[in-house]
Amino acid sequence: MASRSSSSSSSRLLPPEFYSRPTPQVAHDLIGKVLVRVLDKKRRLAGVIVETEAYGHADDPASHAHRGPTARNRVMFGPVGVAYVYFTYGSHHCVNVSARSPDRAPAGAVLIRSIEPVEGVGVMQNLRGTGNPLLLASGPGRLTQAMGITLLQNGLDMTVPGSGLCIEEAGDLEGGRRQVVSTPRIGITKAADLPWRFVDPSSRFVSRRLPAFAPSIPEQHSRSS
DNA sequence: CGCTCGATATTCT
DNA sequence: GAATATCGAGCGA
Repeated sequence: MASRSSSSSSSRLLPPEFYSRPTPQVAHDLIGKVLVRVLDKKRRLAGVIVETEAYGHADDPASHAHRGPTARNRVMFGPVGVAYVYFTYGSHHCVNVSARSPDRAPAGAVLIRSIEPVEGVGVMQNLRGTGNPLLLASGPGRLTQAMGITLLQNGLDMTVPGSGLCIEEAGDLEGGRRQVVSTPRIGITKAADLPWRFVDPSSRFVSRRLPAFAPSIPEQHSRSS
């Protein structure tokens, strides 16, 4: 088959230019894109990104890069489109992709918090030890476990084919454009007012529901205060 | 349902 | 020693 038709994945690969923009804008635009993990020759896992967060540099006290480069965060200061994986709370991995305007910001990355599983759901269920689709990859720790992402993937270039971890433009299977709303970031205490978390408010696969986009719960019988 | 707590790497005080 | 970009088990209302 010479025609490059349906499943030519590398043609949909997001290029470095996509990540060479202000980090919050990249985080916003990643909603609706497809995170792809290739475990080996045959097992391809994929899901639609429905929740992200932007992390900056010296101007963002919640960011790992706030106090300058360290052994852990050095990817945030390097080329864009590279996987930044870290281990936290003694139990969980989280995956980011480095993103920033290279000539304007010294560091930056987008934390990928939740996906809607699309391909390889059975493998994800095995890796997670649950069959509940809402608990498969909704939340940064769950997502990395579902996709088999560990510190071994730290530093991978996500803009080239064959690295085993990349992000693609959505195809017909993943549906059309997504709504995007912004909210404060989750699990931080500093800079908690910055609206640098981005979600598809119509997705059931976000890691947490917030008042910012909660469905109308009118005070029918609970008129307090 | 909501709250507390353990896991324990990495960084900072 | 304390805090953290988390998750899930345990416990009580």
